[in-house]
Amino acid sequence: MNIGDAAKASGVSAKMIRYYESTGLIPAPGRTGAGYRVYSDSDVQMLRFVRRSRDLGFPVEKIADLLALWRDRSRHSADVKRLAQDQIDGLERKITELQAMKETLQHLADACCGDHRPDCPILADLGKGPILSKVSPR
Amino acid sequence: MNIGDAAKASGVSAKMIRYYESTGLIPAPGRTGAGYRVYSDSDVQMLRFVRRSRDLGFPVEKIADLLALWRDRSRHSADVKRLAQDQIDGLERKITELQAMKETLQHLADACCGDHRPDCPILADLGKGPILSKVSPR
DNA sequence: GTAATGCTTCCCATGATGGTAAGGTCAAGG
DNA sequence: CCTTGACCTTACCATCATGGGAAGCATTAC
Repeated sequence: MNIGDAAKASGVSAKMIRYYESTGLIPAPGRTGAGYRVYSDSDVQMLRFVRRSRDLGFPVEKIADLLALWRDRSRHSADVKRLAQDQIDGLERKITELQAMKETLQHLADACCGDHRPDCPILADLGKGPILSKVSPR
Repeated sequence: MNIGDAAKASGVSAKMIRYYESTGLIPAPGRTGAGYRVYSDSDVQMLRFVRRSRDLGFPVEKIADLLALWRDRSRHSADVKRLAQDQIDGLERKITELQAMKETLQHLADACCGDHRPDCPILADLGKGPILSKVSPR
């Protein structure tokens, strides 16, 4: 099957398939005499694996580790679980960070009457801060 | 004050100050005879504004809008509030997305015993798909 | 007067993705 | 047999915000 079909079947764009190949995430497939990449069903399966991993937010670098474990029949599930837990922790950190941003902004927005007048606690907050007359005077 | 001092005082790196200038987000400051950029206290205040906005997750493009409103004494606070609300909505969308990833992954991790054995529902899920239907399901 | 910072510009890299352009290949239909 | 259109190839360029580094001046400290 050609790259276009593999893309449709896996949900990974042809562009990204070539990119993953170029970075070594996935092995280079066979080629036809004319140079067309040829993919097998198991190649497509691997691409789906990559796609699902991306959907769960794994960076490509980690997916290389996941793929290695996937192919290793003597893997320890503990290793997989650790990768997953690291990812969960990373997601949690990001969520907490975004939540803090959102709450700060929500507070400011709640305090802004939002009418035709120029007075705005949002801008007041963003613009506040010591107008440092001297940090390191020259 | 030179760019290094402005960077320290505002929390924006010298590198980023030059970048913001090059993209037109902030105006080009005056220069000394030797070509050094010279910043005033109000320039630093503006940089702090940018920094705070970035900390709240605003993309630089939106910060240009915020800065314009900040400088416009006849602004309508409703316009500021709308920008803030858009940002809140965007953050909320991202949070929801990350939360969904995290929950899916947590579910899979919970089902993984995480020991020395190779059997792993995480990999099983990532690798599943129509192609695998030929393989004997566990 | 010399050494150590600090400033300048310019280029490169990131991560994952999309876009485009120039050219080769293949299959279907007249 | 030839055209047409869909598909493939490689090779760049762009994103978004940020950091790193080099080469060359300027300023400051001692």
